[in-house]
Amino acid sequence: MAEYKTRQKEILLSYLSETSESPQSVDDIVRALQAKGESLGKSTVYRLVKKLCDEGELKCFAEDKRFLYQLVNGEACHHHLHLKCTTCGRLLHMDHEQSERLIENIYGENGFAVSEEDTTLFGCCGDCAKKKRGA
Amino acid sequence: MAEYKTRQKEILLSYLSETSESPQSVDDIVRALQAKGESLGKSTVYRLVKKLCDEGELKCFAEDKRFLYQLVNGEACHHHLHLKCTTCGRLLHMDHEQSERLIENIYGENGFAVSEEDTTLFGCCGDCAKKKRGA
DNA sequence: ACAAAACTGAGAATCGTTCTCAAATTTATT
DNA sequence: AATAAATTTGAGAACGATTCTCAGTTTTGT
Repeated sequence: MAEYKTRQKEILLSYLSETSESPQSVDDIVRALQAKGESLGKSTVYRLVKKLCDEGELKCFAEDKRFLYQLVNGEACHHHLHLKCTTCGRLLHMDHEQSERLIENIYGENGFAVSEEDTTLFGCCGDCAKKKRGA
Repeated sequence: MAEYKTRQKEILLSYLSETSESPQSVDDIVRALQAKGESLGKSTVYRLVKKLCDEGELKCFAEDKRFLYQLVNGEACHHHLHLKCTTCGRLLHMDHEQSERLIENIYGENGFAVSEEDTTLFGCCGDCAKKKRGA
């Protein structure tokens, strides 16, 4: 007896999974759900989003002085680094072996232990680079 | 005729350089300067800090729903990645060659072009790891 | 000096986020 | 199915960081 299953939680998770390609602000979420006729109160969204972040289900990015949220695959995503395209917003998953190698390499050269959960590498993904070249 | 040299700018830069070990919030800055008797208005600090960020002189980190600022060495720091210790707050500078290698490696395996300016790796530095082991 | 351009700062306004608390929902127990 | 206890919800107030406004000041070029 510690956690109840509610309609709101399901609605939110389903929405986040639909939009997992691009990060959403709390306002985005509330507005989008309202438009669908399944409005959640913003207090509720803030609460749920915070819990999901603590549980590692959701990644949080600062942008324009507010925070955007994007679903990851929970536990599965704790074991590799993420690459975030600042052009299209997508979150790419690095290979587990590759992440490990990279982290070990940095540890060897700098004595610094990179945290996979806390680190995201920003840049431009291949697709967006291609589009830019085309344009 | 585009930019004036002012007392406020100098005061701020000098303070940021004194505190470049640990990131400062705008409030920290205003309060500290006030204590020294060289008070700057917060509007001014916000303005200057934003400009310095745009120019790449200052790095900005989100923490506790507000932003902290920390001086880097401008242009010189555009050519390597940074490691930020989440324990002591210090910002470490990766070697230029090492950064390049790492970035090329990621580009090769993922087709993803990491941006040195936008990326910071978070984790625990050697000194803090040592202290933790000791404790 | 003088004028034009840029900068400053006090306070108001804005906006994202958190808090409060009564009502609604969920779960466990009969 | 009815009841009670635990948890969750949401409207709105409160909060706090950041931005805006604008009159006054400072800096620079002439």
